Amino acid sequence: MSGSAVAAIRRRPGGSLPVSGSGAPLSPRALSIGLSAVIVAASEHEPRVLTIRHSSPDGEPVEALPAGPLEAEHRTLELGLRNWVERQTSQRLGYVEQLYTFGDRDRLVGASPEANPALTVAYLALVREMRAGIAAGGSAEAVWQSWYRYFPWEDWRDGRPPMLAGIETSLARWAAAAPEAEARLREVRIQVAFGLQAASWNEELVLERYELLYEAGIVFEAARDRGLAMDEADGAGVAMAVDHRRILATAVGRLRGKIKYRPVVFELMPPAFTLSQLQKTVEALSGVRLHKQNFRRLVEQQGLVEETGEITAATGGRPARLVRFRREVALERPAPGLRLRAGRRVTIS
Amino acid sequence: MSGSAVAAIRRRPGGSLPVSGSGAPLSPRALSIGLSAVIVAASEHEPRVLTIRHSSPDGEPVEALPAGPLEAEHRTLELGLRNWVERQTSQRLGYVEQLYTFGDRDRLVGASPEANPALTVAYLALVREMRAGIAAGGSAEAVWQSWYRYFPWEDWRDGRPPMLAGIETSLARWAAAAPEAEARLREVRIQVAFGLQAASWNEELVLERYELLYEAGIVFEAARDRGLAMDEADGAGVAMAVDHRRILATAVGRLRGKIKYRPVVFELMPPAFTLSQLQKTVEALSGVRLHKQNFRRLVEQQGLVEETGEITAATGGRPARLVRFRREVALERPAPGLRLRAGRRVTIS
DNA sequence: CATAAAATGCTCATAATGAGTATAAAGAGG
DNA sequence: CCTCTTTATACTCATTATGAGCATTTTATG
Repeated sequence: MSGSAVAAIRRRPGGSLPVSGSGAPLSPRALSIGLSAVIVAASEHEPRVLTIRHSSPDGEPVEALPAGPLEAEHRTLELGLRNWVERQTSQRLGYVEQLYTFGDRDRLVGASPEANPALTVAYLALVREMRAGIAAGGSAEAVWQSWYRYFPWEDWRDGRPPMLAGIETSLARWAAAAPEAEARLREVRIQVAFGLQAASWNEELVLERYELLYEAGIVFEAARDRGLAMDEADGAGVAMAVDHRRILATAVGRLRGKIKYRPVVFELMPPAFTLSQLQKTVEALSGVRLHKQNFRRLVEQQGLVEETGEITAATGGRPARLVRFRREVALERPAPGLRLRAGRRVTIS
Repeated sequence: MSGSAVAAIRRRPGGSLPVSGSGAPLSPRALSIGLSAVIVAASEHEPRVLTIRHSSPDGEPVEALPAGPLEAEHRTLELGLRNWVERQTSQRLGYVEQLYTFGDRDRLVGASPEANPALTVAYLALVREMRAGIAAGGSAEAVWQSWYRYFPWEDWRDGRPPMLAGIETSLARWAAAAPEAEARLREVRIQVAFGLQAASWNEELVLERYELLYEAGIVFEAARDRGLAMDEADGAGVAMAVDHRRILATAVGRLRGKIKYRPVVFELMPPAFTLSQLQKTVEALSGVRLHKQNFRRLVEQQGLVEETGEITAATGGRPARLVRFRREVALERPAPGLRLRAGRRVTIS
C-alpha cells in the first residue's frame, strides 16, 4: 500500500501519481471524455449564448450547451473544437479559450449514462455575428439566448435586480440551518459572493454565486440532482441540462474578468463601431453600468481603437465617429483591457 | 455527412458536438486520462518545484513532474489530487488550482505508449514547507528544484540574463528562415514575448516564450519530439519528460499573474514572516526586483497583513517586525493582490 | 426655432504610483 | 565605546490614473 507510488515511479517514465485511494496504480484508465462549448456573441446590447433546446425523453423541454464526445483525431483539443464549430456554423471563431475541465461524479445525474462522460473539457468561444449555424430539427433547436435568462441576478444594468431579495432570504435561511461553525462560514461566503455588508458586488464571482445557490438548493438543478421534487419554475433562473449552467457560469465569470486585462471584447464587435456600442457591449457582458465619459477616456488613452474617419447616422442624437480595434496595442501595452472599476453607482435600491 | 450534428442533437440529451472531422458522431470514446501536478514551494528566496528524477530506459536521467493515471474513484478531480498529494507528502496543500488540460497528440513523443495519456489534466498546488514527501528509491528520486533550472531566461532578479543574447540570436535566425509573411508574424511574436523594441518584458508570458523556443527548436524537447539529434546540453535550460516543461511554463505564468490579484503568495509563507521575506518570495516567483519602500506601502495599505507584535533577529541589520496574513482581506477588497508594476529598473545590460 | 438625445470636450479633487531622501536599530571590527 | 555596514522604516514629491460632473456640439423632432 505504502510503496505503490515508488513502484509506479520506478516503472513509468514521467513518474506516477495515482489518484485512487485504494491501492496500487492501474495502467491509464480508459474513461470517456466530453467536450462542451460556450459560444458567446453580443447583439442588441445583450450577451448571447448559443443553446440547444430539445425535448427530454419525458417531453419536458431542456436547454443545453452544444456538447458531445471528444474524438481523438485532431492534433489539439482547441483545433478540434475550432474546426468543428467553424464547419458547423460557417463562421470564424475569433477567440477560443479552454475554460475548465469538469470531473465531478455527483453532478452528472439527469442524463443518460451514454451522454455522461467521466470528464468534460469546456471551451469558451467568441463570435462576431450570430448565425443559427448549428442546424436543428426534430426535437432539437439551436437558439441564441441572453445569458441573463439563466442568471437573472447577474444583470445590474438597471440597478440591483429585485429578485435578489428573495435569493438573499433563502440563502440566509440556508446558512442559519447549519450548525454554528458551518453557519458562520456560509454567511461569510454569501457576504462575499453577493456583496452584502462590508463587501461590494463583484461581477466576476458568477460561479461562486451559482455554486451557493446550488448548494442552498435554490436552483432547479440542485433538487434534480438530489432526486428531490421542485417545480422548475420555482428555481432561480432557467435551468439547463446536466451541469451546463455551471459551465456557463464559469464562462461568464471568466469573460467578465478577461475583458479587464485583454482586449477580448473586440472579438464580439463588428469591424467598425462607435464608442457607445463598445460601451454597451462591455456593460452587457459585465452586467454593470459605466460612466460614459470615463469609459471613452480609458479606451482612447489606452490606444485600443483608432478612427476609421467615417461617422454613422446616430441611433438618436449627434452622429458618432466610427472606430476600429487597433491590433498593434498588444505590442505596446502589457495588459490592454478595460479596467471597468464599476461606474455610476446605480442607486442601491 | 452534413446531417450528423442534427442527428446527434436529436439523439442525445445535452446536444452533441462531435469533434471528428470525418463523419457521424461516435458514442463517447474511451480515452486514457492522466493527471500531473506542479507542486510549488519557496525557500531560500528560490521558487521550487517538486520533480521526479529517474533513469530512462536508455540510462539517461530524465526529470519529470509527478504524474500518473486518473482513476475514477474520487468525487472531483481536485479532491482526488489533493487527497493523493496530502497522503503521500503528509502535508496540507494550501492551495490547489486546475491549470489546464493538455491534449496535443504531437507533443507526447518520447514516452512509452502506456504512460502516454490522450489527455492530461494539470494542477498547480502551493505548499508551505518542502518535505521530501514522495518516497523515492531505485532509479527514481523526488527533488525540489528551482524552477529557473528549467527556465533560466525567466530570472531577471539580477538583471537581464546574459543567456538571452544567444536565445535572441537563434530566434531571429528562425524568424528570418521563414517566408516573408510568416517571418513578420514570428518577429512580432518574439518582440512581444521577449520584450524587445517597443514592448517591455512581461514576466507573465512564460508559456509564450517557451512555445517560441520550442517552435524555433531551441529547447531539447523540440528536437527530441521531431526525432532530430541534439545534445541535451545544447538546449536552453534543462529538459523534462514528455510535455512537462510546457506544463511547468503554464504554471509559472499562471502563478505570476495570480499573485497580482489574489493573495496566493501567503500560501507559500510561514505563519509569521517579515515584509522583506514576503518581498523576496514575490521577487522569486515573478523573477523581477521590486522597489522596497513601495512594496511595503502596498502590502500595508492593502491591509494584507497585520503585526504579530513580535520582532525577529534580523538576517543582517535592524530587526524586523513579524507579520501574518490577514485572511479577512478577502472580505474587504475585491482583488487583494500585489500589483507589482515592476520595480527599480535593473539596468538593461 | 425650441427641445430632446447623444456624442464629445474639459475640469477637478482624490487616490494610486514610481522614485527618492532621511532615520533608526542591530551586529562586526577595531 | 565608536564607526561602518546592513536592513528596516518613515516620509516626501511629482506624475498618473480614477471617479464624478459640468459644458458644448450636432442631429432629429415637432
